[in-house]
Amino acid sequence: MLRSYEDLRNEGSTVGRDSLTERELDIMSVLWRNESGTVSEVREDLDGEPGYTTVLKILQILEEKGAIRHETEGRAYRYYPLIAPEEEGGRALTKILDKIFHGSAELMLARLVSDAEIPPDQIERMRLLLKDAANRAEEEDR
Amino acid sequence: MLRSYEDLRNEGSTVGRDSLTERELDIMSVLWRNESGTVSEVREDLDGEPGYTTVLKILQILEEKGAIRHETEGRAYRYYPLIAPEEEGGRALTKILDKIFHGSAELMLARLVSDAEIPPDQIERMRLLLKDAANRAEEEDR
DNA sequence: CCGCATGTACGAAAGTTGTCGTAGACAGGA
DNA sequence: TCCTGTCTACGACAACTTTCGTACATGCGG
Repeated sequence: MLRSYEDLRNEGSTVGRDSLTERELDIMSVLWRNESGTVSEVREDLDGEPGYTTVLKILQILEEKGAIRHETEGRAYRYYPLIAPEEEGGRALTKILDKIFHGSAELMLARLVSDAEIPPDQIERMRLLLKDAANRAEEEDR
Repeated sequence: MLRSYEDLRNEGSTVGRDSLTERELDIMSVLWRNESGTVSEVREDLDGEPGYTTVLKILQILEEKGAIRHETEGRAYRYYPLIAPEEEGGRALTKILDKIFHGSAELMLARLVSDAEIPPDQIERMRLLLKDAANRAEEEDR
């Protein structure tokens, strides 16, 4: 049985448990990349440069959701991420794994490799990563 | 510069290019898993069993978007996916790769391995997959 | 032939998301 | 002091998503 939209959205309510909307993700992305940002800074990094108040509003929503916090800097606010990209990424990845690839991490990786152009050195490190994971599993088996 | 919500949504307009909403994805997931389905069949597989007409409506929307098609079966319609899960998965994965992991497939895989519990045999095949990818890259280099 | 079960079609209502206009605070310069 | 530029707060609006009520078609058993 699949877990519905509502279920996914409402499970628990700790910091960052609310899933992010598309636009919120755009903005988190900027904050993650730059570590922090004021409204203007974030706005400059967004494609299409939406209205100033638009960006502000979404930052306020993100803060209310517990995804970011702010400190006063001069007359403005500087916003900082409270959730790590890996955390949100994990959620997004398991969702895709479940709903689209029906649990096959293998198929998922295959698609990733064929779609994204991953540089060879990165591929190499990914192999090591899997090797470690395999070893660890073996150890536990013993 | 990030690509905005609108950009992601509007690039091109071929079959299946419109991105899927959450609920639409739930339903595609069922169709992918079962190969096809009537309204009732799909409905049974959805958590919370939403109203019959709700499911029908979204199937109609999906059809209009070009993601599925239907054939008449008795008095009812049987719906078939027109886009493959890998296709939609590729889109979703590159989005996450860009916006959350800022292009690091390595970090992304690390998170996947730590979050999803992937069985050892699958890990093994994933290693082979990366090995092949590495070899292919090397060949092309020659 | 009538009524019921089982379908689809259509449209409206409720909720969510993304956008911005406008108001008000406040610092700094003329 | 008063204006201007920069900031946050708030509320409203439009578009989109999700849900379902109602209407209508049709096959089937009595």
